[in-house]
Amino acid sequence: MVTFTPQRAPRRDAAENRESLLTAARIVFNRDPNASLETVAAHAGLSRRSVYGHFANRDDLLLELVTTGARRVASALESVTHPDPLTRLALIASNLWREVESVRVMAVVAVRGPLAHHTAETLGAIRSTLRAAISEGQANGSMRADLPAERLARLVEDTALVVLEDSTEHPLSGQEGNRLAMLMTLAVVGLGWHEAGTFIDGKPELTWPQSRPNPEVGS
Amino acid sequence: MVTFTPQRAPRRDAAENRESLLTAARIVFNRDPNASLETVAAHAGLSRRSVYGHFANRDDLLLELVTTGARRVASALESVTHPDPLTRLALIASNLWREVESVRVMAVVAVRGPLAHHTAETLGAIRSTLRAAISEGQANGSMRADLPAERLARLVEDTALVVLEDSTEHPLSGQEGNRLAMLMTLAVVGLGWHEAGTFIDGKPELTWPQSRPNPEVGS
DNA sequence: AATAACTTGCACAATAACGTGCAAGTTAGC
DNA sequence: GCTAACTTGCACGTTATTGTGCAAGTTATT
Repeated sequence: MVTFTPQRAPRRDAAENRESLLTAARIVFNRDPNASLETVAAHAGLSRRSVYGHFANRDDLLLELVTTGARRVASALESVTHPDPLTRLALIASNLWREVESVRVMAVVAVRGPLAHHTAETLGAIRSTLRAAISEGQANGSMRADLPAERLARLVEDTALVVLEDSTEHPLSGQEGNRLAMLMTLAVVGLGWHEAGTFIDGKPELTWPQSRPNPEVGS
Repeated sequence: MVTFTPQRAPRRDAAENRESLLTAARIVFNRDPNASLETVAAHAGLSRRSVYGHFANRDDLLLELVTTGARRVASALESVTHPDPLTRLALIASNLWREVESVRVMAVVAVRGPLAHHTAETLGAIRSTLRAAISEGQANGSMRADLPAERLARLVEDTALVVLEDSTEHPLSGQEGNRLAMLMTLAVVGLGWHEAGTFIDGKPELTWPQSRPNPEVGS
């Protein structure tokens, strides 16, 4: 923690090291939420001691990880506002796919003590969006009606995580992953695989790359 | 650990306490695989010290938990031998449902060090059965062909776990859980929800209660 | 080149969990 | 009711991890 208002500009490499630590933490804690700071530091090519030069303590590091992740996910989802609930659901899945890392970290860490509250808030927001889309889909007959919306929403949520998890151990290209995320979501929600495939292919919004209102070159 | 060949018959309450510990461990470790023996013992109404009267050490307890679980699951699955791969898959899901606890414990603990090897064996057996059924299903056109069998098998596997997990926090009756397990499996494998529903309802083997060749009274 | 910013290694205290020995208690079985 | 089987509490040593202080080094910036 560099407090006391530096008399000179902070060094650039320090910021890089901070990023290295966050990246390392993301990777390491994803495998084992109880991993030691020693492990994280080593993975970042730094000493355990220097972790405390950037973060007050373990929880502080975790908190930053989850907070920035939450922000990413939140901003990725607030753009989803399609009128058709089925398309909306697919878009949610698709957008989540791009934030895999953030989502995974939050999911893994969500159980732990002090962070649980903090995480629940962001996760809660996603959950509401999802619940709404599902209820609407059940109402208009585009989604399965043999399960209560509550349970279906949870199943969709967990299934999405399954896809994300699986993709880290058995990598997929961006496009493949994006499609798989949508396919699985639609499957859980009641569509047969042919149906789901043609549904996606029929909607330009669900095509890759999508959700880029301003396709700037070089970005 | 009662070694040294007792000169008198071992006491019955000791065996009960041993069971209590195993039950407690199953519940506690399911929530948190890193929970302390103190926690487990307390949950069993015993002292931490007495754990060591029944198990050599923490890993020994874990091992017993996983081993008996594995045996249960294995024996539950070796009876599944239906010719139609889709039905076979549904039967696997159905049978697993009855062994939720065992499956969950294995899944949760599977990651840990010394047990990983041991668990992998049993889990591997299930995995083969599953893989075979899926390849066969893809070949005869009853299952989705837009994903490689490998990945589909993993997705089916993980989705089954999702159902089991969800059912512990939001309970289901035996019949409901059984049906949901099958429905989700069929969904992942490519069936639409109507299709899956009528498929199950059309097969007497998939009806509840099923897989009880000798429905003895009182068992 | 000067110097503040940063990293490192080491020592240290604190905590939590494991596993064990032992003495003193309870309790089931004979 | 005797006695062995079992449980318990406590003390102890061990290990892993966290968080801190400080002195000595390195390095980016000016």
